[in-house]
Amino acid sequence: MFIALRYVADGVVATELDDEAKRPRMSVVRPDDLASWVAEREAATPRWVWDDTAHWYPPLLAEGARIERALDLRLCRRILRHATATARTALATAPADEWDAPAPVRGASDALFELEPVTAAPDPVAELRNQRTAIETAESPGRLNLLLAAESVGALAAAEMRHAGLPWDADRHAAILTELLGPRPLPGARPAHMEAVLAQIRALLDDPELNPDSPAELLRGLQRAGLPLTSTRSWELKEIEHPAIAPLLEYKRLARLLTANGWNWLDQWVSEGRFRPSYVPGGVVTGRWATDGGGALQLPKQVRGAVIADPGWTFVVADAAQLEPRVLAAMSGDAAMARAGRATDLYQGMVDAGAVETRTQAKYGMLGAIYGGTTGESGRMRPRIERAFPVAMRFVEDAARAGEAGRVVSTWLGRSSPHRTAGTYDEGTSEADARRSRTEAAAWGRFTRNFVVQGTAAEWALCWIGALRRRLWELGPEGAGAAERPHLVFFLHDELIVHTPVEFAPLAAEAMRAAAADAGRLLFGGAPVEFALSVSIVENYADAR
DNA sequence: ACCGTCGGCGCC
DNA sequence: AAAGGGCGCCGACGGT
Repeated sequence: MFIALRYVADGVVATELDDEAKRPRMSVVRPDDLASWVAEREAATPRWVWDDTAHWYPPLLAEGARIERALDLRLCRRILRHATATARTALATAPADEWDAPAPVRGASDALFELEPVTAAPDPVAELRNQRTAIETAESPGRLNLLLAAESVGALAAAEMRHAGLPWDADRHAAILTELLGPRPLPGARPAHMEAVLAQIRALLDDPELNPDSPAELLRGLQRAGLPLTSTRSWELKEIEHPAIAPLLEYKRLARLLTANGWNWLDQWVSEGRFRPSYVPGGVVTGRWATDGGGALQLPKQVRGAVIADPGWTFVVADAAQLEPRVLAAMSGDAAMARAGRATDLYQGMVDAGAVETRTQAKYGMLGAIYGGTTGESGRMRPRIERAFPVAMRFVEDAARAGEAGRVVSTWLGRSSPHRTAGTYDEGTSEADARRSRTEAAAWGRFTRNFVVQGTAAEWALCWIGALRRRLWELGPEGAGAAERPHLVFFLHDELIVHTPVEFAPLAAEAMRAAAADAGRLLFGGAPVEFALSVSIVENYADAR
């Protein structure tokens, strides 16, 4: 059963539909009654259908209405519009309409429903039917349906995680800052430890006015001191022997902490003991999530010590070990690679299989194969990786060749890559332009090579989240509200954090592993690939792993 | 004062 | 011959 929600002038129209999206039964619900109405209908676990989870779900959560299944029509539309599998359908070939536009900004998302739209909201029932028609005529409707369900459940989880918040000890964070940077300075001033390091740098470079915050000026200052540099990137600095380099690298480290996760960040993003980032499901072309403020997906290790569980609670932190190589093994059907992954550590498994000598070689070689790297260690390992895992390597090579030729590639479940925008250079004009044209094609090939793996890994992660949130909900305690149950609080591409009452931690850890196995089965059926997790139960995120 | 781009670096 | 994928965010900078 589906229930589609849509705003009208004086309420919400809820349309119940059967599994074929037929036999509509409409009712009008007052916005104030919506949460209790949804909670009551949720007993039948319908699939709620709406235009934008980030708009509909937070107010429901605020009222204590948790739902199990949804379809986010806007997210689904974006996938179906670009998917090769639905390219010839009416949905994909029609001119752009309001469903293709970004979701309108509609007031503070955590506020209760405000009466809506000046213009009528688009009809979700019509869009649902259009989408279903497109999927039915696609080559592999099962996979697309799974993708749309996974994308939508991700949006539910994103809203739930923002609602719950990541426990964050602001005092502990401030203490970390004070220890590394010195006391909080006045606005615009440098913290004491940065000033001290800067004084050293200026003295060692004999440049008393040097402003290291300006890359251009810093580069000139370093060159004036005779250092052979073309940029001020830290990896380039590390290649050079000079007494000013060590303090300069330290300055950059501190400056980064200050600007990205310093006191201003703390003021802006942490309140009442919670960090509430705003996730953007599907925000990355590959299907990974993005964030929209708060930088949750770049949370540096330096400040993870501030992530402390509530009293009587703890964290279960799980990280999918070598997710992308495992996904590649499964989607390419490379049995040798799957065997290497049977060891908990896939890279160690590669060593044990005799493909390479050391774990480091395995890691760099594998990542190079997925990213298209050819230099350094990954380039040196390439022939061995190709010999050991020819099936997997042919798979990513095919994706690269497709991209170079301007073709679209797709993930396992059918999310397709964007079309390559016309090359800047015309290979017919000159030798130099021809070379630049080949460089551009090669760069796009690296993108498509990575797209199929990163995108499929993102699909696995969505399935993992979906399976986990269902399993966690079933853990109980019976009849408890969402705030008393084990629940997801953080997601980082291949890592999840559950905040749980201490007594549920072992069960939550087991649910993590079971959900990872669910995700593998959902995507790849009986493929002999194991998705190993490293799981730790810790009160402080910094202690994970 | 505001806006878009760039250099640099954090995460995966 | 050479070739590392995806992001977000900050301050600086150069333009209007």
